Amino acid sequence: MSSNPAYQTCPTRDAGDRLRAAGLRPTRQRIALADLLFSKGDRHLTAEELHEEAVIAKVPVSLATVYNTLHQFTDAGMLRVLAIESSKTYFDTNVSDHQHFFLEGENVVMDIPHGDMTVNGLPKLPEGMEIAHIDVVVRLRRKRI
Amino acid sequence: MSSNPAYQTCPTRDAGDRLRAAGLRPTRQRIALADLLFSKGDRHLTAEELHEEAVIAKVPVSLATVYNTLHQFTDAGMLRVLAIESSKTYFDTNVSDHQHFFLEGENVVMDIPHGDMTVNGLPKLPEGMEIAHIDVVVRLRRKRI
DNA sequence: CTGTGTGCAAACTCTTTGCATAAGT
DNA sequence: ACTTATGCAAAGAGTTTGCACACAG
Repeated sequence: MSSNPAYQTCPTRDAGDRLRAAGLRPTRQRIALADLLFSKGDRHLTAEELHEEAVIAKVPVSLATVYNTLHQFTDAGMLRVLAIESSKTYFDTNVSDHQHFFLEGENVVMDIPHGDMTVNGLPKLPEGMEIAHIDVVVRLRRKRI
Repeated sequence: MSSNPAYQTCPTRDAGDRLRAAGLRPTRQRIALADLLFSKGDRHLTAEELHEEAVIAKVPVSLATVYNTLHQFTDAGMLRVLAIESSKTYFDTNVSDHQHFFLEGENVVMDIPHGDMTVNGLPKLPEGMEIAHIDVVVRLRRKRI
């Protein structure tokens, strides 16, 4: 398993093929969760939130399976875990390089539009290490008037 | 309470004065924890780690008090909470603007040396919001040879 | 059939809370 | 004295795990 980018080569592919391409057996639950995750543009969800959506969509799936599935999708490169300090783990359906706004207090995550944000002046890395990912979180707070 | 930067005006001030300046009553536990935190340069610690150090230093303090104290110090602007995805909360003794390396797998946090890293191309913020802080976490992984 | 995936409930980790006791000023 | 802080143990939230049952190929 691990990052198989094939799922990205055909955006119109259905959830079953997408899963097979990632080496995951397309079960009812995985297909339903994939549909919820990938048919609405880029999203940031917690396991709890996705489970809630599944319940509303009348998809019978347990919270434990949602956790399992999210991690399987993450291992397959279909999701990314966000580096946001909070008691909850956010999974991002947009695995490309991009950054986030985080609204303090409200625990809301938003994509930063366009890829025109850059990080400059990176120092040399510790010996034997390479960059896995650079996370930029712009924490916003409500302006007090 | 809340951010009182007075504690920074005199780096040689002892922990008691530092606490008073922040509006915190200088108790045994707070003084001991402040000593552990601020007498060794910039650090990133979890509550568990600081508690462990206190135990080793023969400072009798409960984990609950360590948590309380860390949050009090944070409210007073003496510490900063790091935006690193992980089950643990990291508290940073360096409250100035600076960024971090995070060593995946090892859960180690390191300061990025010098302030020569910058973020460019920030888009306009959502209505009524202002930037509280920009966190950049450069996630590193061991280079596979 | 045979191997995987799922559901459930219990376990686990980190963190917070309530309340009686102790300590600071 | 009066107020605030601490310790303990229990509660809480989010997440993971173990194992019997169900499903996909």
